[in-house]
Amino acid sequence: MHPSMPSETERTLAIRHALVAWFLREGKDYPWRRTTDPWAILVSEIMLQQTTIPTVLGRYEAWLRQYPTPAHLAAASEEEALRSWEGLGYYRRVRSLQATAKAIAERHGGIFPQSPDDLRQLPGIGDYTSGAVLSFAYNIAAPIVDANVSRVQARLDNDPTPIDSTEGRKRHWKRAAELLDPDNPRAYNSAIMELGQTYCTPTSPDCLLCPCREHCLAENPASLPVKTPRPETLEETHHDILCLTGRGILMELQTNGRHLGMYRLPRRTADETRGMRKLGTQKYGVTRYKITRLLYQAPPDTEPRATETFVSLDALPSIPMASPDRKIILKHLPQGN
DNA sequence: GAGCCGTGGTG
DNA sequence: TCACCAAGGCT
Repeated sequence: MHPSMPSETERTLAIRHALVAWFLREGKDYPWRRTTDPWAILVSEIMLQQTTIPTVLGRYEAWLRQYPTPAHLAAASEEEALRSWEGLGYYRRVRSLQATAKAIAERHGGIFPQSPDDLRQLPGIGDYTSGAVLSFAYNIAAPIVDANVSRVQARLDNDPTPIDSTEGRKRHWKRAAELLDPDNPRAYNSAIMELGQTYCTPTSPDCLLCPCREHCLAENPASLPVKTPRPETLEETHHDILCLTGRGILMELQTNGRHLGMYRLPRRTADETRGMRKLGTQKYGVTRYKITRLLYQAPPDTEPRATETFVSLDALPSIPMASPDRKIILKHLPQGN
């Protein structure tokens, strides 16, 4: 081998060292980095799934005060748990988290699992979250791959394999395991993710300041990672009613699938809202849907349908519903109750 | 294995 | 304004 050309092993060690040294010097201070309590770590990881750090920072500590141990969440009603998650989205996360809390309380005797197999058995904990809990809580040498890790690795190695393909996932988990610092998995995993949030960002990487710039093979960093295109967004229009009476506000309690146990404004066909006064328009996005909601004032003598019920204004703050519903209701309630 | 799930910030 | 993106997991 040419003496000036580092071997692949040397390069791997150099990247590892550069990341850890940088992180120990400049790593940010987050609440979940001040604890090794596996429950506190798990909660942060579930909240951070597909959710930005600022959003989680605004909710994490208060939520943890409400549910400081798995037993606390296990003892809560599902309605209360859903309500506590409102605004964070992906509500299946909190259902799974509560199921996990119950499993820990009941099957593990309240002792937090410490093996990959036990963790992966728990609902809502996949390969990423399992590795995160093992490394951040216990400092166990478990690799993690998230959007940051795959982006950073794709650039470091100038790897054009689509990161969301089967082949790409396989490569990135293998690479993450190679790069992981066995002597300090906690710092290493934190480091590579933080690099992805600070310098090695999706659209405009700041390569001049990057601690790995000497080791990076990316020819055109901003063009990586390659990923398969997103599905096309679809537009929908909903016709919902606001029916406010002395008995409260009419709400539909959803009885199916993902939204089971959550409330929403009653929905009608365009035809059924004909003649009602239009109160306003709301636009919001839900995953791949772009929704336009037209809100109508329904007469007080509106007959509740099977899954519809009047909710008193006193009870309104404690029932779970999606953010857009909460917002538009508050906007149209007398003096924003 | 592709499609699905919520929301808020950002360029 | 709007498309894109985020510490993924489940079916």
